Amino acid sequence: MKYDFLNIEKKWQERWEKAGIFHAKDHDDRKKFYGLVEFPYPSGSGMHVGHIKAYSGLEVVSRKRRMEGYNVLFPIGFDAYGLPTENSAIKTGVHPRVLTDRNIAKFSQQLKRVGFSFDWDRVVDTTEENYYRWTQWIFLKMFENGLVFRDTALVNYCPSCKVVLSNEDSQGGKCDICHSDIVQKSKDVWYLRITAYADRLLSGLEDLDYLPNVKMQQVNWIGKSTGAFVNFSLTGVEDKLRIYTTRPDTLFGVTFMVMAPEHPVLDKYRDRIANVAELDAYRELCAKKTEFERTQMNKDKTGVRIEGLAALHPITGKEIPIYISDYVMMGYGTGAIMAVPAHDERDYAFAKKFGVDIVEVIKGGDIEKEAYAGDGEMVNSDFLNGYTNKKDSIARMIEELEKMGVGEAGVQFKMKDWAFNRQRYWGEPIPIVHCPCCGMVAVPYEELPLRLPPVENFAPGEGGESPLAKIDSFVNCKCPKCGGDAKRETDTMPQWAGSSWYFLRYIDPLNSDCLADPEKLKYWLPVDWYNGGMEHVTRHLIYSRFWHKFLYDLGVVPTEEPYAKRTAQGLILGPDGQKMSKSRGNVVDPNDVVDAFGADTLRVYILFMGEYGSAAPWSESSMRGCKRFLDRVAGLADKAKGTGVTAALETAFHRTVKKVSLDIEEMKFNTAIAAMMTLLNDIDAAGAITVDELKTLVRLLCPFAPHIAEEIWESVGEKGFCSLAPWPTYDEAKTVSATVEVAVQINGKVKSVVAMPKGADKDTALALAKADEKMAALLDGKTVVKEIVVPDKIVNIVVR
RNA sequence: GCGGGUGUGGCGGAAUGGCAGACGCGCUAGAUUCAGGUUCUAGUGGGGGCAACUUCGUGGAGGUUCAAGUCCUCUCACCCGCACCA
Repeated sequence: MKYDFLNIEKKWQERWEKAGIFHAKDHDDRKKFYGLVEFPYPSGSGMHVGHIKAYSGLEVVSRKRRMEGYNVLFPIGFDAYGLPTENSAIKTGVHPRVLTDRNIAKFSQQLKRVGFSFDWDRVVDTTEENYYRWTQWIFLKMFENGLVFRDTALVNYCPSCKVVLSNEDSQGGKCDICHSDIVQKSKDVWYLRITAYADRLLSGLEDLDYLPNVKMQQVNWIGKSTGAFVNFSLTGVEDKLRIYTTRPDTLFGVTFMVMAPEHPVLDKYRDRIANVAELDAYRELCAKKTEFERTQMNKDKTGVRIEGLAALHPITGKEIPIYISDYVMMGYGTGAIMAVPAHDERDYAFAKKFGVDIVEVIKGGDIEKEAYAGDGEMVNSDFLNGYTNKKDSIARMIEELEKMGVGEAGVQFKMKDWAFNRQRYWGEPIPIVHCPCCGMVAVPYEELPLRLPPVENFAPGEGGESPLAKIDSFVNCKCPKCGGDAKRETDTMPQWAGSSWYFLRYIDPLNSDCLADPEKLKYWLPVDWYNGGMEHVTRHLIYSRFWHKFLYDLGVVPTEEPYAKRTAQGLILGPDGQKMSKSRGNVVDPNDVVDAFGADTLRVYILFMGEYGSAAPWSESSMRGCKRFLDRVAGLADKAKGTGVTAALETAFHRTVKKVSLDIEEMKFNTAIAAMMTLLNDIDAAGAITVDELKTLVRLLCPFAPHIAEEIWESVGEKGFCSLAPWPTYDEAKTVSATVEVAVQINGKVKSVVAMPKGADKDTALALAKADEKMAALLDGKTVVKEIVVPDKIVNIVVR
């Protein structure tokens, strides 16, 4: 067969579409499989081959599932709200709606040319009214349930994008969108109370089949710690100084306290403090630093002692000095700590610098030299003396604190509430009205969607306010509650909003009564397998788990967790080994590859490059090898003759069917393809192949290279689609040939290879090994010390 | 600093403790072709040998084992995540 890939691919893509064979059925007796890939952000520059890799993994799995008889839902959509499109609109003057439609059209065309088996009837676009209406609906439900709040706080602000960013979006002190330095700014912002779900987001991970490092990153991000809150009395005032510690059992080692510079106690008792001016100067200095500068490690400890205000030890009653220092953060715990310099590195450094006492309470280290954070016997600790187990001493101390009424056990999370707004145009409007009498009032559900108004100028205001703020007809409205004059919220939701629930909408994309039909949700959920990038693990993945749990609590979705299994693909690097990017000019456009080599070659190559989860550089010459492989397979169509089994190939076929079947499940696509290449080499060596055998090979190949598979399938007289043909089966017993080549060693070094019948027992194997000409000569005159036989694998004779 | 991961030919990468380097690229030689970024055949880890063969070899050093890329101890390098988290 001539491998005219351009025509073949066009032909089959049209036939698939016409026959609608990739549409999922909503009510069906077959077992269901819901495979999900992270939907793309439709940028102006189109897709690059990295997108193709991200979808190719589950494309193969989904295609295999269909052939195995599953009812498969494998959808695609577009996460289209966001800054890049808006920035491009500002630059070009073209409306983001127009740009988005244009970009979606381009992305769709690219995806279709690759022949992905997506269900194109279920495409969702997060910027469509019918979609964002339900994003707003979920927001209002959260508002109703107390999970939305507004707060004036120091926030991460990107001066370049002019938006407030969540912690997740400003990791490392850089803006995730433009990589500028983040500054801290006091602003009124919307928050989603994700911390209310912190414990469940953590415990829910246990039973999920997520990649270990995905789980680990989420655990780390949630950052649960257990310990205790302790209230220290202050000299001469009513208020207590509340602190959080993970080691309450070191309470007798406390020699000073530290508060964050922003701690409110300072403002409250200004008149009692002798050195207010000095403290103010220090606080001002800290305020100027970015969060990033403040959290630089190995930095010299700085701080100022508060004169005129001290803490009292809750057990001994001893007076303890208080300092302010920027090594304590207002945002974690209570913003104040008890310092135990003997057993905490940071406290130790501070104590050394400021000449504070260091009292050892755990034996085992040398506190003259450094802080000791290890385990050991408790000393200088009253009722804790003699304890050697950390767990016991902590429990005892908490018991005492609770008895005395000065503290209690508690947990803390590193995770913070989710800053949930952008002062930008291209996002879902937040459906809230500010009324002078009623305060914040929800837009009534029946008024959803709250549409984005038409705007002339998309640029954010100089003060960082949303472009919507300039539109009087949008801003001015009546309060839904009292009917009085009110003003609409003008912030929009962050990009992560729409993507937090899109997998639910695929299940019922056109529903106008609810976000998705409960019966359909019951049938399709949970997502059986979700694949995406590692960069979304501490954002999208955790956000969407939060939303899903909330919807579960509302009774909207039937499962507590959205995704049963989560894997991740590795990057495709440019030919230069660098990350693909427009600025480096090393981006590979899938359309160019499809034109020159065909979609099947592109698909096979992307999965053959290396381990699916690892990064690998693009190599056009390597890809040519995959094209050669498909050329050779195409050539078999003319060679195949007769039916039944070719004796020389039987084992090879069974072995390959097994290998490919198992490898796909483990995403070991590279070795699955290698196994098919090996089989092809075996077929060439055998010099013959039957039509039956060719059909087996073609079905194995179909998930990877479906167009050529269909073409060959048709050429051997099959009437239906290869894409729907049954997946080949294998017989375990026939995966090993009747005669096996067994390596024969002397003292662990291979000296010969001997053919033996499969499953030969120890005596037979030894006899055969010793009968071998080479072995006989080598063994002559030697004393045999030990003989080891692993059936079908190895014979090792130890001699002296 | 803490946590996780990775080190194998010229390159991408294979190897349930059992013949290291599957498969592919590249390279070498030969054939086919007017030509070729074509196709086919053979070879291809290093050293030694005409050869059968021999020896060394999975970042480094030890160890366990009949047998180690794989298990254990130490160590080096690189990558990723979190990072003054109390």
